[in-house]
Amino acid sequence: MSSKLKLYDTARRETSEFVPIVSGKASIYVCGATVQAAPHVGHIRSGVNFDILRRWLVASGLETTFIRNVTDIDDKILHKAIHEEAPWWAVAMKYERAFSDAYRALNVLPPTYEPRATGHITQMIELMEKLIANGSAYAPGNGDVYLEVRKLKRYLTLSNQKLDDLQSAGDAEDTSKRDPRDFALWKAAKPGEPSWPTPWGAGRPGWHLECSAMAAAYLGDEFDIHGGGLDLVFPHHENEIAQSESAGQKFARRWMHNAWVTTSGEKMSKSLGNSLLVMEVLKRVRGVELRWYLGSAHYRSMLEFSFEALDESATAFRRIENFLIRVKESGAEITKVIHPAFADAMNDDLAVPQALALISEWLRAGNSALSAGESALEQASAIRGALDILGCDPFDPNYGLGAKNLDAAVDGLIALLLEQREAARVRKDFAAADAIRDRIIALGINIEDTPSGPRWSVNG
RNA sequence: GGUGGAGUGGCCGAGAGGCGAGGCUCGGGACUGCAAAUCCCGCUACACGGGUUCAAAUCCCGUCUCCACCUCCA
Repeated sequence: MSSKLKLYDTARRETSEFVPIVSGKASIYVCGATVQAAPHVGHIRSGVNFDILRRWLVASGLETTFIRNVTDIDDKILHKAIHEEAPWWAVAMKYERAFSDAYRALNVLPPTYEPRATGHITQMIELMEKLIANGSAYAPGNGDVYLEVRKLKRYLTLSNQKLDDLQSAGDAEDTSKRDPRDFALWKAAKPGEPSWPTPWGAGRPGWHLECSAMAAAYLGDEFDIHGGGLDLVFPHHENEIAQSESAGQKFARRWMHNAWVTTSGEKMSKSLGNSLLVMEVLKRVRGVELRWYLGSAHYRSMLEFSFEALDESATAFRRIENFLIRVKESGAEITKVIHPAFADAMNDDLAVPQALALISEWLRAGNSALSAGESALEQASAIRGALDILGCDPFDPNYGLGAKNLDAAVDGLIALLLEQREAARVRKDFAAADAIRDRIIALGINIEDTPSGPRWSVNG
C-alpha cells in the first residue's frame, strides 16, 4: 500500500491512522438489526458501508474478525408479536431472515459471527453481577436493574453532552430509579412477557446490555472498531461505554458511524411506508445496482434517496459493467488489481467518491483502448479490483446466479436472430434488419454493432 | 435549551488556502446505412455580509436557512 489507512473516530472527531491493537489483525463490532420489521434502504446502507470497511481491511492484509449482532428481543418485537398474533420468537426470526436475505442480495458478506441477544443471557447476568458488586449498578428490588449514571467517572463522551443538559426522559414517572437518567440494564418481566431468571428476578435484557456482553464475549476487553448508525451515538453507544467501562473493560478504541439515507432532506422513518423496503427497491434495480448506489456516497454523508438518482446510478454502473464484459468477451482474463491511487482514496477514511472518479477515468481510457483495438486489460483489472472492494464485482458469483442456465439458450436464440439481421443488412434490406432489431429491443435486449459483429446484453 | 452536521453549477456529489474531482442531463462533433455503444468538445459553481492573505469554496467574525440527536432508531 502506498499510504497508511486513516479512519475517522466519532469520539475524537477527527481522522487518525488506524493502528490495530494486535498487529496484523482487526476486530470490529457493528450494531446490527433489531429484527422487528423488514429492512429498508437505510438499514442496508449501514450494512454496505461497514462491509466496504471490512473488505478494505481484509484487502489491506488484516485478519479481520467482524461481529454484527442481532437484537432479537425488545419492546417493539413484543408489540409486533401481539399485532401479528404470533410468538415473539417467530416474529424475530421472520425479520432476521428478511435482513439476511437483504444482506445476501446486496452481497454483504456474512459476519465472522452473528450473535443473538437471547443467546447471551448468561454473559449479561455475569456483567450485571460485576456492575452491582462494584457499586455501578443497583437492583431496586422490583426485578429491574439500573446503571447509576451519576456514579460514572465519565459519561456522554461520544456525543459530547452534559448530563444536566439532557432533556428529562419521558418515563420520569418510573420511581424505582435513583436518577431519572439511570438506564435499564435489565427489565422485570410483565405478565405474559418472555423472561429469563436472574438473581434479581425474572426479566429480559435492556437494549444496551447485550452489546457490551457480546462484544466482550467475542472480541475481549478491548477491540479496534465499534460501528453503527449515527443515531446510535446516544443513547445506545454512550450506555455501552458506561456499562463496559464500569465493568473494567477498555472497550472500543475507535467509533465509526454511518450517516442516514434521507428522503426530502429528512431522515427516513418507518412511517414512510413500504416503498423503500429493500425487497421493494430490488424490484426496480438489481442488488448490485442498489449496492452501487448506497455505497457511492461517503459513509459519513447523508444520502438523499430518490428513484431518479437510483436509476441514474444504475445506468452508470451498467456502463462500467458493460466495459468489463466487453473486455472479458475479448478473451482476456481480468484479474483484480488494487491500483495505488485507489488505495490512497480508500486509505483516506474510505473516500469512495474519489475512488469513483478514478474508476471513471479508467473507464474512459479503457473504452478508448477498446475502440482503438488495443488491450484494455490494465484498466479493466484496476476497475475490477476496485469494484471487488466495493462489493460490486459483476463477476462475483454472489450476483446474477440463477439465470445462468438460461444464458446459453438465450444466447443461441438471439444469435439466430442477429444472423438473420446481418443477412438483411448485407443485402441492404434495412427495413427488414431494423424490424428484427426492434423486436429484439422490445424484449428488453440491447443490441450494439461493433467492429467484430453485433453483441447483445440484457437491458437492466 | 444542549450537542452535532449541512448549504457547491440544470441535477447528483467530492474537495478544506493557490493548477475548475467525477458522474448525470443538455448542446455540438466523430463513428454508423440508421440506431445503440463508445470517444472528443462545450455548459466555469461553492447560502449571505464583512475580514485575514499576494491568493479564500477552503481560515476568522457575524447572519440566514435546513437537518439530526437529547433514552424506539441503521
